[in-house]
Amino acid sequence: MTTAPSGRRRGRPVSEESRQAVLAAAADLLDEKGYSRLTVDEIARRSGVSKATIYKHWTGGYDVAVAAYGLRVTDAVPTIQTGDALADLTSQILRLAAFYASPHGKVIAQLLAAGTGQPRGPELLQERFFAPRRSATIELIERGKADGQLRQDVPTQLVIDLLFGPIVFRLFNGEPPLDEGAAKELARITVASLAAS
Amino acid sequence: MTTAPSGRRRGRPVSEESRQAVLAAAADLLDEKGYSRLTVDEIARRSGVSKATIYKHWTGGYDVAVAAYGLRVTDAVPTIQTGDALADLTSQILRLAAFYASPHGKVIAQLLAAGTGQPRGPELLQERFFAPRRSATIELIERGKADGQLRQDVPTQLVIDLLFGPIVFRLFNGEPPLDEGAAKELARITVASLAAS
Amino acid sequence: MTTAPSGRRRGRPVSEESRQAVLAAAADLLDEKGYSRLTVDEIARRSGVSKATIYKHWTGGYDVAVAAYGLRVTDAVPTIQTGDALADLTSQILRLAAFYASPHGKVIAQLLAAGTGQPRGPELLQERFFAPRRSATIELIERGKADGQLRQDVPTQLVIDLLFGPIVFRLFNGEPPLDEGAAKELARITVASLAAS
Amino acid sequence: MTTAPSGRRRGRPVSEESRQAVLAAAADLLDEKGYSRLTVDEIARRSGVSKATIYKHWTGGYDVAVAAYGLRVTDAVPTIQTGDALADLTSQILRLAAFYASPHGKVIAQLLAAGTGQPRGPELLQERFFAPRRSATIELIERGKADGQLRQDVPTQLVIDLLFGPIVFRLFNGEPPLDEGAAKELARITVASLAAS
DNA sequence: GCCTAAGCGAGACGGTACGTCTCGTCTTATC
DNA sequence: GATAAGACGAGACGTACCGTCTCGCTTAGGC
Repeated sequence: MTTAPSGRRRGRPVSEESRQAVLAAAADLLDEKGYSRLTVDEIARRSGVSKATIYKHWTGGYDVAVAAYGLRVTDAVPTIQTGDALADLTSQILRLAAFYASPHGKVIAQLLAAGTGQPRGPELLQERFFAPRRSATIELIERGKADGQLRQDVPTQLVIDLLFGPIVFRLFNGEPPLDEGAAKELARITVASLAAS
Repeated sequence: MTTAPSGRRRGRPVSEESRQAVLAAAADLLDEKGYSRLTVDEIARRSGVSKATIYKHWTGGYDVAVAAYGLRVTDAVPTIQTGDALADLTSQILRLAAFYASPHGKVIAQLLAAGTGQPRGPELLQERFFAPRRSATIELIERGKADGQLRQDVPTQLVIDLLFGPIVFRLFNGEPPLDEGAAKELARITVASLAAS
Repeated sequence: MTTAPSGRRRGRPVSEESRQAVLAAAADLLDEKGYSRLTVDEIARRSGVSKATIYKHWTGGYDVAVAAYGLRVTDAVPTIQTGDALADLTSQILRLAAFYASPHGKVIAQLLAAGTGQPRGPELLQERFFAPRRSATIELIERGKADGQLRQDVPTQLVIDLLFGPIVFRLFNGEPPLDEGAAKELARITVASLAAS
Repeated sequence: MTTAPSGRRRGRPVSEESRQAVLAAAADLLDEKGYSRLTVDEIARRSGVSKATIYKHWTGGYDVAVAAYGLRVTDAVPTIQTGDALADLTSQILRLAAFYASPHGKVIAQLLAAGTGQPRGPELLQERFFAPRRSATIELIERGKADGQLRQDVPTQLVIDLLFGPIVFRLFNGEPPLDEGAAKELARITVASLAAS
């Protein structure tokens, strides 16, 4: 077919290197001092990328933080499909609980939290945090329903709330994070309550 | 001069009036603009109480905000015991979901969230938001277990996570808050999964 | 009499110390690097006074610079009155020329220059630079006219222009500054042209 | 081979068109907003010439501005020689005063002023603003001396200072610019003070 | 009629100052 | 002795401009 319309724009190309440096610096700083002490000035200083460039790519510090940490979660908790929907969901719950129980969990909590008081916070969280795994999870659930492993009378969004809500809740309610035993117990109960009778 | 006849100490007494004015101003501001745009300067301006006094009574803006809003959730979602544990838990889930879907709920969410990045945040949250209802809820669950209405093989804390986690989850994941129908569906499923077979 | 209306306001008083530190730091920086490389950030850094305080007292860097250097000129070239108007004017011309020929002269030139492109530049210059010496100089001229030493048919402002204009001109026209001999020659001619015949 | 026969080098020739566009845009912007609000970015935007090209031809914004405006003053205040030195000098004073009182005069003042804080500022000013008229003015003065119209005991440079200093002074001291009456009065006095007795 | 070079517009980049904002502390006079 | 008033040091915010640096395109000689 004909030539590609262009592919290449005029002018100096955007530096992928800078983008990566900013995200890496932001993720490191989040791990070191948490979101509430994260500043754009320091991201710029540490990454060697100028503030102007940061503000050209992202709308502000929160945007950078979510982008930086979103990758981390997506990497740490990939969706795996083996064909057995119940087993796959259980596996995902356990891996997510383990990640949230790690020091990273506290940062996640802060990011989820800060989103509620941010102009485009909820959208950003959706896009960067939940969306990457959400569609795979939905597919998993739909397959389970089709297989006859999962009840078909519960809306898919509600299934997600039931499975992952308790894990997120632990980030905020002041109780210690779920240990492995509790996570298994939790997974057992929620998956069972959604399994076809 | 001469000694004060009563237990009155020398000097101007601490003003309970000031304390009330600060809490009222802070609560109003939270309702108007949310936690992220709350400033101590503005609380001082609106309440007519000086910043120095505020910092004498509280450790900072977060402390004031939690103190000011703490009662709201406790008042709005009291624990009711009718004797029927399952019905009481269901009722509480619905009332909590309704509250979190209201404008006040959004403020509470921001306070829960911000707590994760505050020095004494988790303790404050425990004290002001969760503790007041926690013991009553635990009692409710224990009674349900004793009655034979609830399964006895699930730790009480896990029951709490399962019941309330999905509601809190919705505050942060960018999906619209639970409407009444979804809340009922949610309550039906979670309570059923915890009911004795 | 009666009681002073107040004199003292409530609240922490303005820190005269800070004001002095800012002016001293600004004057030093002007001497070191000139006006075009003067920054408010560095004034704040060197003086130990915060930027917010600087912007509370002055409208910006230009304002600070003029205030800081205005004092210097006024101190360096005081108006002296001995009773002999012609001699006093001559003396003032010579002292002003000497000051403008020193390294300070270059800074003065930059400040005069920058004023033309500044919102309230001309007013600031009037107030801080010229006004302190202007009234004394006017008085000198008026006295000279009354004494019969100076021509009475030349408006006082024009006298000022004629006496001081040539000195200021040398700051901008790229020629070397007036040496002492040239300054004396200049003073001789201008004063003579304004002396009563 | 070796030497190119003509001045023509290989490759695309420098665009005279671009050079003109930059100067035109800069002159327009100077008229519209003055030197202090002139930016290289805007010159590039308005002229359609890239910043890289501008920095290839000139050292910076000041250089462009001086180049763009240099001709104006030379055109506006040409040196005229009728043979009567005193009349010619008077005429030149009046025309210069009128020009400095016009809107263009304010821009010139800013450029003169800004030059004191620029790396090659003084040289540029000499070249573009003063040199073109300086030699003609000197010639005028020398002729006046030879004719016996002007005193011979005053160095020529000092004559220039005396004649033009007061006019330039008015640009910077915050007083309103010289109106025609004041300019005539000024010219009368200065020329008289330099005329042979 | 290619080939090679230089000049060009576009525009992203690191750097750095701007003027504003909020925090938590402090120093007064007042009650 | 606790307040209100409010100035202060610290330091982050998001914007603006600077001068430099790639890019892909254009315009010419040289072959």
